[in-house]
Amino acid sequence: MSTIEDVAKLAGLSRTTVSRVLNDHPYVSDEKKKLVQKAMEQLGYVPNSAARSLRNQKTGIIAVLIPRISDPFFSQLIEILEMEASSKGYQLIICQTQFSKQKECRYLNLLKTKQVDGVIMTSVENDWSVIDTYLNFGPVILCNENVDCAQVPMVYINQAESGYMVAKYLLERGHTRIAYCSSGMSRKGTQSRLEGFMSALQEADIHDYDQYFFERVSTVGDGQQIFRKLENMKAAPTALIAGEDAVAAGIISEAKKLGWNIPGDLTVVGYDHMTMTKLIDPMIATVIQPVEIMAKKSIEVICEKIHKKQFRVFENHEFSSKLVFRQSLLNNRNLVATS
Amino acid sequence: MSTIEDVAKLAGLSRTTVSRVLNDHPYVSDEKKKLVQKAMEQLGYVPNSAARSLRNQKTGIIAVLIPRISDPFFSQLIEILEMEASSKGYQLIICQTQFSKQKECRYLNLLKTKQVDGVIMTSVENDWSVIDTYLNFGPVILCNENVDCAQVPMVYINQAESGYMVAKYLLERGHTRIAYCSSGMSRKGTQSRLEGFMSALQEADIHDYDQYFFERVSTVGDGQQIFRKLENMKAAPTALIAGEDAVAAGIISEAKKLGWNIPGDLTVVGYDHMTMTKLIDPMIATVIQPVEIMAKKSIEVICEKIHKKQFRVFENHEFSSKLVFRQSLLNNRNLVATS
DNA sequence: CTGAAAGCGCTAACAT
DNA sequence: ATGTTAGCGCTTTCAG
Repeated sequence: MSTIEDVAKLAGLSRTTVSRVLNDHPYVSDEKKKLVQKAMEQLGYVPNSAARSLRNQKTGIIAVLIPRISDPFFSQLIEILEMEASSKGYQLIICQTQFSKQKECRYLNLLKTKQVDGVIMTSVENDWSVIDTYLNFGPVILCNENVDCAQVPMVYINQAESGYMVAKYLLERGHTRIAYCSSGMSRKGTQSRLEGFMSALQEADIHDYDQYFFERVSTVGDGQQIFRKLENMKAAPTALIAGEDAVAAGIISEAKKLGWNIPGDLTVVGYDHMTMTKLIDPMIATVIQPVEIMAKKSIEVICEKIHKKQFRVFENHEFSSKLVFRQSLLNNRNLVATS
Repeated sequence: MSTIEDVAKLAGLSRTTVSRVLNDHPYVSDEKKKLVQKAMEQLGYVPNSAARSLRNQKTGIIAVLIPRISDPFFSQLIEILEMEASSKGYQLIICQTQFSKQKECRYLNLLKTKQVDGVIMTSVENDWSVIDTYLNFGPVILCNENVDCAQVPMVYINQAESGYMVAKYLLERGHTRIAYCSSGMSRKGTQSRLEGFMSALQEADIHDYDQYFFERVSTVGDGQQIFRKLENMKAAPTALIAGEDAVAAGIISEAKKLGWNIPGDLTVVGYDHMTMTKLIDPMIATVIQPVEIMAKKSIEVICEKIHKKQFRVFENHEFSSKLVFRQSLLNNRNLVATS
């Protein structure tokens, strides 16, 4: 491994000049510049990033905290995050918290040890008061998450709006018994979505929907189980909103197995626009989350905060989701399909 | 940010002693040790990792090169890789090559700049001669990939065996017209799998299967298109092997749409054991890849190579996959279902 | 058992 | 326009 010193010697110049060439500083004559470049090439010189990090007090690395990467929603998010970061010259360190407070802290420590320049949290396990202490060491932003008291930038989807929208749509089609499956992750978004949903019901003067509300439902298997419960109800719901497409898929597969007609007997809407929604018969109506936009905004914001060294600014970047009409949402009483 | 110097001062000792405590060296009296620890706590001291990296010539970071992280097979792989790495105190930098030679090189450069201690490649875009030059700078291993001439450790699945096994199984059930969809990624595994498949056919004295062979088929949409072709053949195949579950899903969805009975009219086997295989009616028979084992072995091997500073050892770590019987594989002539 | 000092590779004042 | 020098924070000889 050759160092900047070696290059300087070979070029017959000082380390400073080499460094200047390396960093595109002005005030280097073209002549010397050429000399340096030739020497670098000859030696196959590459700057050592640990030395640079130490000297510049920055690493060019961002940590992304995520519950589990194999969750399709998150892996989609990471894909864009990585591409964006890469295009700005940043690397991404992946940190799976697995819903553990402890692991979350261990990863936040990367900020203290200066192994990363900033942190993007896509979930929050600890109380904010705990996380707040890390803000003294570098910028943290929330992506796809939203904590009321947090003094940091937050990039998220307006879930209240989306819950309201879907509910409204179903109500307008005449549904009054609408089941709702929530993933039950302790996230602000999950809660807001439910609130939006409920406020639409209240506007329609529908109360007492407790029996149609299910919590901690997030897998295909969960969906299947829920359907068993629905089926046995005296007044089964005519529509159902699933917090994740996997749940919708589970509901539908079980419903079909038991001879129900989807959407005739039960209208189903999922969330997240995963590939599977197009594979299942009937194709699942789903709510598209603006993942790409959110990811791009997140990288933009974290980079800005790193640059400006602002660690405690409150900022809201809110985006909207969109309902995709598909077979599972249509019934005799309504519409035409799209996409 | 306090440094080791601050701690030393506060404890009334030298930097050396503090460093010794930090690194669990022997020959530090318990008394001084306590002193140091108290000082560290008092200051909220955390060692700076850039300084450590520079001094120790290692970063504790491993780069994982991957085509696209949102591919479910890869996101599953990364999930385990990250957990394993984390348990050994390593961080993972994610690098999406997006099938680009250029990006692959850019990421391999992390090795030269010493930003990472080692690289795990889950795909290889450049000629090996190109990649070989990076071996002077640190260890590289292949995971889920296998390049003949490469002088590095390779952790992979014996695809020849798996292709042979599936073909054999179908042949034994009386199928003679077996279609084969290959993803067409230029990977050794893809090729070996096909070779395994073909050798089984040859043993059964079946030749001239060109018409049943399809390349560059890897998405749901591709699968749907392929089915259209099959349907129009004078002698349509009675069985089909899809290189990825998504393709199998596409085939099946299209087949059902056109009134075919699966597996009655066409037996379908996918690859990778993705969630979707259980959601589709009929459930898709698929080949389970030992992803977890492969991931664990990969981390184990890369850590060993980092430790021993061996950059050019050839090693084979081969694992086997397993066929999961499901509805899409059974027909009148055969068996009982499992899981 | 403890400390002084050198140096990992780089950049940025500060001269010249 | 170029070079000299100090120092980022840490670990490790080497000396005591």
